Amino acid sequence: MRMSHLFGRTLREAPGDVELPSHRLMLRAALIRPLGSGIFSLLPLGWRVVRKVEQIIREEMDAIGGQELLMPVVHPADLWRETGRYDMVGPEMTRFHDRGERDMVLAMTHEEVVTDLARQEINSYRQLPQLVYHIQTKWRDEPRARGGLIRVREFTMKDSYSLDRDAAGLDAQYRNHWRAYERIFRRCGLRFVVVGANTGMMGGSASHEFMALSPYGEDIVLLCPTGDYAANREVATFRREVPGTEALLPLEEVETPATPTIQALADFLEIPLARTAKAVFFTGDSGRFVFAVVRGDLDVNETKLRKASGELGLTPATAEEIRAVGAEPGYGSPVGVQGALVVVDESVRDSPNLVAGANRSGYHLRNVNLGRDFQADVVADIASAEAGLPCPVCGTPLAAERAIEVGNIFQLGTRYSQALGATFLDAEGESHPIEMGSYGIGSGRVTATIVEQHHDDKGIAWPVSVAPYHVSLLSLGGANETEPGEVADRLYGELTAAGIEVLYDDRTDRAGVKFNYADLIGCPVRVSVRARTLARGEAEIKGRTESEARFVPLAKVAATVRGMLADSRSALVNDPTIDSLDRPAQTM
RNA sequence: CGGGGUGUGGCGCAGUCGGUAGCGCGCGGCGUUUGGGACGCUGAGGUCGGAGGUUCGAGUCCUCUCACCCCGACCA
Repeated sequence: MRMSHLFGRTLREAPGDVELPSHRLMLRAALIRPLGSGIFSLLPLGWRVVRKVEQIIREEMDAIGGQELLMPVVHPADLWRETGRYDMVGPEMTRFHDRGERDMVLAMTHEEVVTDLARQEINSYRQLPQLVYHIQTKWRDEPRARGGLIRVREFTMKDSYSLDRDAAGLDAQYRNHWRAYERIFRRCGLRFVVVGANTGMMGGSASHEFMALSPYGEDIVLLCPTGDYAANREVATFRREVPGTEALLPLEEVETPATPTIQALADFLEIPLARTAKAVFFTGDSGRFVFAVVRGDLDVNETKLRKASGELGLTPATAEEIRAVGAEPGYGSPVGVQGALVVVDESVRDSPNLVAGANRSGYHLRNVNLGRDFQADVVADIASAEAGLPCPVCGTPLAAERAIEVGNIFQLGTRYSQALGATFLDAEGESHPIEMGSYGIGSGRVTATIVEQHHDDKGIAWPVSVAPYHVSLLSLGGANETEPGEVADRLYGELTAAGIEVLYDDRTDRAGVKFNYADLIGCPVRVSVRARTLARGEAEIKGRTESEARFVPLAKVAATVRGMLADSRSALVNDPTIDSLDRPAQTM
């Protein structure tokens, strides 16, 4: 590609209001352009990268037996009503109707459609297992798009769906995807970990996320430094101390002026946070008041609380709502509350004689004990795992890292096949629902994440596997020097003929300008042609991440470039710093 | 949905007390230059996000509104 003809201008300066490195660099390097919030066009350079990412995905999906197909982006609402998700999913799903007033939706995902296909196409156990996938547009009207391609509303996702006779078959396909995803992300040059995850609205049992570590990640993962535990903070657990055995002391009210926070209370009474109970109040989507209690040194994890309370959504309660159940903001405790669902963390059950609120401003109760002084509707793990808490497996203090979710895998089980009647007959002639799994990778997010992990202050440094072009070819020299241009033209033809993808900067700019744009766009290899080295019959070759250039005879340029590309390609798949293959699976 | 911020030429920005809209980069032309974002001359390009209002007069003041960015909530 000659840069003089490239569609899309590279920018010296990015728009002032973008924050993420990948967002800024992808705008500057003419990879993407915004159309609206969370809606982007991919310019030719960006589209080349995304297509390469998608090709890697295709190859690895095909390698585990995947068959590519294509499902529609517009679905009849009735199909979503059959699984109950039409009413479950909120405004992130866009609903509309066609000219015949039929309710329609824009696809956020394709479990419904693939299960509908399965019930039509699959009748017999002889047709199973199956694995189908497509790479297609999704629309999710996110409450807040952010960070360029990291979180968008319209995006392209590879989603695959496994269909099996039984749980063992599903398990095998799940493991296959795990391995395939590891290979995909390695080939894309991503550093990542696999963590146990929340199944959320997908339903089903097991779920894992592939998390690329990045300071700009939206998620937080908890990792044990020994490598024996990794989980999304939404579901992460930690080792609990053994329950205390001290005798229960009598309940006693104590005046504690101006202690509306746990810290103020602990300071006032000169006790550790762990000797207090913290009450947190929510109103559930069902309208029920949810009264959560954790020990004072811990925090409530809303995802866990949603699960424990059975509420789909939780909103912090207002002061009026809190008083309506008999509690007092800042001095609340479950002792004596009415009309609330009381959810108690295991830490409170296992810690006797805690200090809790008296539900009266300025007063607390000493020696509050579950069972004697108040009852729990649910006792569960609702505490948030944080850095420093002990690993649930080995007790080593956990570390917390920010990460970007680049892929996820779900064991759906029969949630969709039962709802839609996708069944098959076994060898005995008995009918069973198909065991299903679903597996997703966002190709645009992967691309942006690669930029997050592969850039420096000058620009992007693409891994060779996904670079828009392998080589930046620069012809340097004045208008009165015709030789560099002629030699570069010839090299362009030679390299291209050798199967090397060349982005040829044939413009008339000065050397500095071309160097800077080459660094910004980030092709793995740079080849420069200029009069002075031409006099020796040489061209200059430099890797994007190398500090020193080398000079090679013109006749050996293609071979040298080819060698450099092959080296970086094998380094990608064999990079020992990318370890996840040996990290044991963490189920929830 | 809550909080904060920004909307002025393609990009980055300035515009004071309300008085005929500017700078840098980029873009076109001519010339000189040519290894880390050159220089001179010359030109094109803006109903100042939109609507309404105040005023003799609004980029500037007031009201409403839209869009985008950031934080939070939310999220597969």
